[in-house]
Amino acid sequence: MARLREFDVDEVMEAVINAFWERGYKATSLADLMAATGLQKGSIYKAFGDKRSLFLKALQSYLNRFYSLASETLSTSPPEAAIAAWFQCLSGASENLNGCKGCFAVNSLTEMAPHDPDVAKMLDYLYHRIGKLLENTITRGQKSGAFRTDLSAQQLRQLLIVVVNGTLASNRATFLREDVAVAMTSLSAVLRR
Amino acid sequence: MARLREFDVDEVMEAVINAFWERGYKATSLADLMAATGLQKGSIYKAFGDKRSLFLKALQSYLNRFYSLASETLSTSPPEAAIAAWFQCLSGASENLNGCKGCFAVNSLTEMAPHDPDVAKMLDYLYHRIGKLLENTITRGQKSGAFRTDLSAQQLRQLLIVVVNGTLASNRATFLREDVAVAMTSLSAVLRR
DNA sequence: TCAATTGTTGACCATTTGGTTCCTAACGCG
DNA sequence: CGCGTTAGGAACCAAATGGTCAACAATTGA
Repeated sequence: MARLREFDVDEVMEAVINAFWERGYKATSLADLMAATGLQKGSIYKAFGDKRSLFLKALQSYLNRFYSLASETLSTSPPEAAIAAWFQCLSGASENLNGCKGCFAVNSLTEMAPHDPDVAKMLDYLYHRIGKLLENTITRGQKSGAFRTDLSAQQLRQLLIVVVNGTLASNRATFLREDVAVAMTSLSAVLRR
Repeated sequence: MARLREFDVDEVMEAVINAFWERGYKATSLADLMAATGLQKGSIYKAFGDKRSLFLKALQSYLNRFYSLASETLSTSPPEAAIAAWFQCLSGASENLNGCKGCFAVNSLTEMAPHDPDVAKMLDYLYHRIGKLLENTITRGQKSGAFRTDLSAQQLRQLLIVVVNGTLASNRATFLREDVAVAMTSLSAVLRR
């Protein structure tokens, strides 16, 4: 019973995610957001609230997708292939080769988590859930005899979480691309029994 | 033959490093820098140039120290202990437990490297040199029979570089502290022959 | 003691920042 | 067709930003 939106919320959110993803929160100005979305300040504010709210919504949206991808990939069989496939995704082996965006989650972790409790809480929750997925997959691999058992599933999970962050952080630099690629191929040898 | 500085350059540089380290480049304002150093804008400009120059100098100073620590630690014997000791440093096991500063280098990597060629170049050079130290230590360990040889020293180096970045990035979040600590203890098992 | 030189200070500046407001335009229901 | 309601847009705003400058203070050599 009133005027309707002229833009697609999902498309705009996509553009917002990309903007924050590339430059981070502080370095992305309202002007950048306007350019990225094609919207006017007023429209952005009416639809999403202030810059911070918009950022939190964008991050949440990204985290949901990130988790979905992990959940899908890690639940495949066999577990060795599942983990390899997921790390391949993380390393940006497929299409992500465009820029040096790294991972929106890890970028936000380093930029915001120490000073923004809301961001920290969102990421804490994500890592918690990702950790569960990982540990399940590792346990599967241990039961099947594919993975080493001298380290517990929990220990391996904690190690892999660190490797995940390393992969994602390293992806921000072109000069680390090759290291990341090689590291991914070595992972299977490290996990193998 | 003129008025002399009222402050100690090294002390001020230390304060500047800490300021940028904690909040990053963009989020650290001139006002923050003034508060951290106790200096006035004018003095900062006269002594170090503009904000960007100051940042680059601070980062360079940090990188030098970072390399020195790595060089010292990694050259000790035996190689297993050297690597373990270095990763203990990285994990902030000793005194770094104060805030969530992570590592100034990795923080800068994720914040600036993709958009700042100068920062990228500095970090590229650092990682190159650190990589050499690491590979030397790994080679030593392989020759002594302590480290696995199914992966080459180069491959292990590339894997460890990713782990280094993961450790340092994870250190920015309190909720990953335990994961990092455990991952560090698992590393020796992963490297062992 | 004085002059040359350089550090210190705080006022000053233009620009950019995030954010608001107000007016107009579009929509759908009665 | 109004009319209430909501979207869009541009002007507007206060605050913070990085940066400059001129006046003053301190030091040393002549």
